[in-house]
Amino acid sequence: MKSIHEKIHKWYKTHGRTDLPWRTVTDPYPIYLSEVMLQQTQVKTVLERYYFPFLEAFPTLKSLGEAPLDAVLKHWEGLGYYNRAKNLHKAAQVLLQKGQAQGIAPTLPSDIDTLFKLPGIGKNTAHAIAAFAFRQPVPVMEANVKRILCRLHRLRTPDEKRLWKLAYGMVDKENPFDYNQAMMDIGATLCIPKDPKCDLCPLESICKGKNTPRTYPLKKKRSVPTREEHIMISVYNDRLALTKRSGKFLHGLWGFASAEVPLCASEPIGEVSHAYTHFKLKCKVWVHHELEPEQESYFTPEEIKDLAVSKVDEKIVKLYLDTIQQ
DNA sequence: CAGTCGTGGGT
DNA sequence: TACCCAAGACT
Repeated sequence: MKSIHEKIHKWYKTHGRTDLPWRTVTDPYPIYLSEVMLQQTQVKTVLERYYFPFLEAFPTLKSLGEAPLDAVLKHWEGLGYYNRAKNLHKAAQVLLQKGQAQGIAPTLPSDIDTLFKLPGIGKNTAHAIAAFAFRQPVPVMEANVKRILCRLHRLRTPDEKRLWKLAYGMVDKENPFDYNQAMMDIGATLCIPKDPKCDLCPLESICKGKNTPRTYPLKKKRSVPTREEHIMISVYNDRLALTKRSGKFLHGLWGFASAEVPLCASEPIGEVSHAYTHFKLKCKVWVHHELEPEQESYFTPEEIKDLAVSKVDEKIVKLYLDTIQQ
């Protein structure tokens, strides 16, 4: 009987996504970049819209560390979870400084514990970089592998410690690169949440959950409340007032601040809705024309295109432009 | 440790 | 439509 590692390997060579650009390079930096971009983000989005433009703008760890955060955020615009960009930039700065102290170009550490200490690199990303960039015999344990392990062992409520233990016990130490990539591909294309294709799965022979795969793992239900806000667009001389957001939410991006409803206001120009992970947002949008500049910075619509702006604020700008067109 | 942090794909 | 969920990290 063929070993499970052989089956996985054979499946990967035939059906794996072996041509993904971050799988055909050896430079740790683009591999690291891909791991961060892919956090909670589908391969398709990263591949078609973000990976190549970002690398073109910041081709090396050094160029990333030397770039202004605004430029990095602009290339992250629309990808979401902007703390990733902030932490990626911060990590590059830390490594750049470390390199300068030794008089060398910045490089990623290969040690998992050292990687783990860098901002934005958690346990899984540290393992992924170790396995993919440095070919270390360690498992990755992200959403795809997690779902596979839950089904293999019929676990309804995934316990992180147990899952890591199972992952370590299963990793192919002879070929950790192909093994880990294969596990993620199996999870992404076969062992999917709904209607998994068990008959095509190289793990079928060892899967305890194959009869009722959809019951592993148990899905959590979350309430999604709706928040209602009022947005006042301050306009002066055909320019819009935007401020740079601070705090954790959409940090570093430019946008419109939530405002109190002015008592003397006319009718709102419209409404904008946006769905976040934990709440839905409904914004009534108002316009206030100022006789003199009262905000810090105003931008023409053309200038706004050069700012990093979130999706809601993009919608608000569009609503404003559509309104003045008529 | 449960809540927070974006957006778009797929159904 | 409305919902689930995606190469998670941080607090």
